[in-house]
Amino acid sequence: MNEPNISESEWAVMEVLWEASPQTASEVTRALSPSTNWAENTVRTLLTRLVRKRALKIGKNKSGTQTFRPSISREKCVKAESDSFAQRIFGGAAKPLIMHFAQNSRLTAEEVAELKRTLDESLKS
Amino acid sequence: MNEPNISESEWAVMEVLWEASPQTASEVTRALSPSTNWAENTVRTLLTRLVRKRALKIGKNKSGTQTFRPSISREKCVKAESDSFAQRIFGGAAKPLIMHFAQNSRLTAEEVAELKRTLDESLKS
DNA sequence: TCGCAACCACTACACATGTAGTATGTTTTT
DNA sequence: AAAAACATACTACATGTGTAGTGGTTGCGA
Repeated sequence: MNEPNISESEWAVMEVLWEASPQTASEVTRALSPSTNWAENTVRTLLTRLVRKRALKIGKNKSGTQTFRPSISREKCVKAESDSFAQRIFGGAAKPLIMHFAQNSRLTAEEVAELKRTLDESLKS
Repeated sequence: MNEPNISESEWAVMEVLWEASPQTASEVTRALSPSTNWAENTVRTLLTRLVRKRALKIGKNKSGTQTFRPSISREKCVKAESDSFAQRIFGGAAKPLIMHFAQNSRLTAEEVAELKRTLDESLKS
């Protein structure tokens, strides 16, 4: 059940499949190509590694071609990566982390208002 | 001037030296040993790699023993790691990132109050 | 039906990381 | 001075990552 470690390149592949799945290797390659320009074999390697890590499952479409779909939710992975980042850099303390991003991003008044509401909400649980 | 890539183990070493520096290899090892229990040679390897990456500078103490001190500030590194994390996982958008941590950490009322102040402050710049 | 494009399984290979061990010189201690 | 303790530079080696290339099948369009 532990979330696997997903590398940066692999994450790009996962994003494509979280967006829409199942997809074939060439579809994933095409979806990535504007940003990455990776050879299809590169994408295939990443897909294979993600299957080995149990982050993806293989299926087949009607023509018998392999398709890939996530076997873990984006939310779980985001949480795992976030926790590990928070731990590594901020010793697990959420407050300094949030302070950092609050101070280093130019947020709009709207965003600040929404974040304040979210913070208030977070207390009621 | 670009911040070097600092791995997880290396980060632990940097933290020790950001805490207090300069320190010798054995001092760093001792400082780490409660949490990591790494052999001194392991720490030396990390120190050497960090020097090669220009994250540390070598000096000598009065007895002629090598000492190490950071050549980049913790702040800069935290910012670099944070930016890269935000980019990788949240596409660079600060709001969803902060929302995530606000919702997934149990913050105290004090902390929420302080964060709200910080958010307000962030608008006035 | 034949060649070409799509598929797929393997293989490749350099650099990064985690985690030491060895060999060797230097300085303290008995 | 011989042994013990440090200090330094090298070397090692498995696993992870980025980024493909090769070679064999095969279905489909001309």
